[in-house]
Amino acid sequence: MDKQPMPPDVVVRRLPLYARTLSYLQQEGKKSVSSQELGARINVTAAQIRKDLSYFGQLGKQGIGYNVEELLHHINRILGLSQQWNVVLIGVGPLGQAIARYSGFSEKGIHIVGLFDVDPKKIGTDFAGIPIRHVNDLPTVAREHTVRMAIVAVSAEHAQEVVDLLVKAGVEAILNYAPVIVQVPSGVWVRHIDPVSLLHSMTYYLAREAPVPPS
Amino acid sequence: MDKQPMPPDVVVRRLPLYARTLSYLQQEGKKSVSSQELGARINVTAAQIRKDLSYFGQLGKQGIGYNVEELLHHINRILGLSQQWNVVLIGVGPLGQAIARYSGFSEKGIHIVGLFDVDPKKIGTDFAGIPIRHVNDLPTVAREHTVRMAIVAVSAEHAQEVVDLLVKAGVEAILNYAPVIVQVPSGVWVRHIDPVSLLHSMTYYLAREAPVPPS
DNA sequence: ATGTGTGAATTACTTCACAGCG
DNA sequence: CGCTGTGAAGTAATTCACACAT
Repeated sequence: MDKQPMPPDVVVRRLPLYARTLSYLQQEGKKSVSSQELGARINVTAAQIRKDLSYFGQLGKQGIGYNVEELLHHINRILGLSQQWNVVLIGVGPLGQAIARYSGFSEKGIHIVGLFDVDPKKIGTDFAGIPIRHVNDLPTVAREHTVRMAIVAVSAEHAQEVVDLLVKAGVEAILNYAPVIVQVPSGVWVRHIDPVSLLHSMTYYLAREAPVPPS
Repeated sequence: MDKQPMPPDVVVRRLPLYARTLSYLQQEGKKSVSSQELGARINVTAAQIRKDLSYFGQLGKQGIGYNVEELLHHINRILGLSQQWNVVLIGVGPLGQAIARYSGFSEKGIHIVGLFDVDPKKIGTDFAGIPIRHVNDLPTVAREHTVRMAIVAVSAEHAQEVVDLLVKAGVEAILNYAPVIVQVPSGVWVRHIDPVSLLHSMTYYLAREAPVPPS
């Protein structure tokens, strides 16, 4: 059955994980997978996978499982990854540089079209084949390349102002590496990457020899 | 009331965020905060903050709010951040280098005591003042420095084997940057950092002009 | 007044369990 | 049979709403 209700965000957040795992399975030459098998790879129950996928239609075959290639393509289509997404990256410090060089983005529908900074020594040069411009040029570049997403890799102090500029330039989705929760108007999505918090949440358990963790 | 039940993991994962925000408030000279005010900074409801904190005791004062410095120290103590945690970082590529240089870890109880790689050109040299060793030396270093946590910044292909080595060396908590879900025996914690998946989960919404996002 | 702490109510998410298709 | 798709049941997380302390 086609599902009317919007899938909850938890489900949407799991889709990329399914997609990636399917692409690994494909590389391994697997033709089909059961929810069971797929789940085992990523520590998710079979029922959860079936429920999740059922939001988007009847993607599997009873008695057989899911066709790896088909399902992969289907999920990619659902995620909007049949098209390329142009993104800009703000902040070309060590972290920004590592991100700019990382091939994992470009492989999968994400195309970094511009790097931005405020350091005069950097502006005008190229990094990883991408020109570094001044943040003031954001609006122009965003317009020219129809940029709807951005990656923020500036310090905590500058993150909010950078985000404000991005929003003004029409950016609707932001991946923020800075250790602050940034505020955005409704209609704009933000996701945070926060390694320090993740580590700190683990020290909690180490500090008290807590019992068996979940997945 | 002191709470018997273990706080759920969701709550533990929010604590570092509260702590960080409190430390910003402290830098701004704030002496006390209400759950309202704290919540507004990080897009969490006031009720949620009060509930979360109540797992750990009665930390606030009715009619007043929370004392910033006190609460900050209290949360840090809860998280086990009154002590230093020695961690090792595996993988000294561009990402590993960015992580090694990042001061945000060391500022907050996390001390990187060793870098590991397999590239003979790197082994024996220093990076950011930390010696780079061969992964085979992991057990020794882990023992000498009582290392219980690790950061994995190797490729997807090598992540699982590196994790296996870490587990064998006695590491109990792992922050994994590689785009695979790694398997660990029970008793070991893993948290994943996955920027590509986060971006892909946002393209979902951009691709269909979905209505107002949540926080 | 102001703002916490917390049971109760609500909402969200996950798992169960089974009908039904290949 | 094997394995999906899915209502129903069960858990978990969040929010409400109010007694009570300052």
